[in-house]
Amino acid sequence: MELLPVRDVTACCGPLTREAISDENAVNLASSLKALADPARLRIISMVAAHEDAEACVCDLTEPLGLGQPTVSHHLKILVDAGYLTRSKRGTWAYYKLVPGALDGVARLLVTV
Amino acid sequence: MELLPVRDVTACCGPLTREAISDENAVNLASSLKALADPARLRIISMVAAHEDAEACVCDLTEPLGLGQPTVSHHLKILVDAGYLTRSKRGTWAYYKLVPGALDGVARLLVTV
DNA sequence: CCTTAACATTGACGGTTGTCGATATAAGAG
DNA sequence: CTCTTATATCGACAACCGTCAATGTTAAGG
Repeated sequence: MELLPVRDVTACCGPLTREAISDENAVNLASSLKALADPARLRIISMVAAHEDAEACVCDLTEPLGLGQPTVSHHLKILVDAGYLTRSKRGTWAYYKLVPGALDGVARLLVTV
Repeated sequence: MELLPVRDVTACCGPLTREAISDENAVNLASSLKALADPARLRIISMVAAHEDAEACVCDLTEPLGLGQPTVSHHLKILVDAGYLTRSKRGTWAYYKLVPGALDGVARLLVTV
């Protein structure tokens, strides 16, 4: 599944309940929401935000999540592809950070007020 | 999958990135998001909001969605179970309405500001 | 009653998803 | 160069999901 970065999704249109959403935009927004709609990925976002310097490597997440390293890397890739996280490699470690405004963008599409 | 109504999910905790989310809350929030993470269901929400009196019956949705009647009923049930829509039957028709504040509740959990 | 209309439910099918073990890649240490 | 460590990728498998055709349910009209 090819994912549109969140900023592209949110740039397109107004809130879901304020104007009728097009078929294409519905597909894109659904993809962005699907990337969030998993317990492990929500916890990853929360843990990255809570970690010092607001970034974390795979090794910081594996044990508290109770998941294998390949599984954590898999979830991180989905979040990066969707535009919620960035990845920067330093040495053998890969550090993940929140993309500022990404969550707010999708939240703004859901709000009715 | 048994679903917690959105209001119960949003009553539990603060924004995802402001405080670490618990495993249980992550499961519940993921379920609420999963109910939204489908193009047909996003369009249903948008179409119900846009319809006159902000309510619509199954027959209003089937043709514009391009889906069969059982499929539309299936999606509506998921949205009702998740707490986004209410169902009221009048005669042979079933009318669906948005639950006020439901979308805002889940949006508030995603926002970072 | 009987028919018709609107909707819900069931059962089935192909496609997707989350998880893991095994393996590949990349970079620092010695 | 070799070994170790951190991470990514691959292949497989069970579970889940969206869709439809067929059938069940409920209510209005004759």
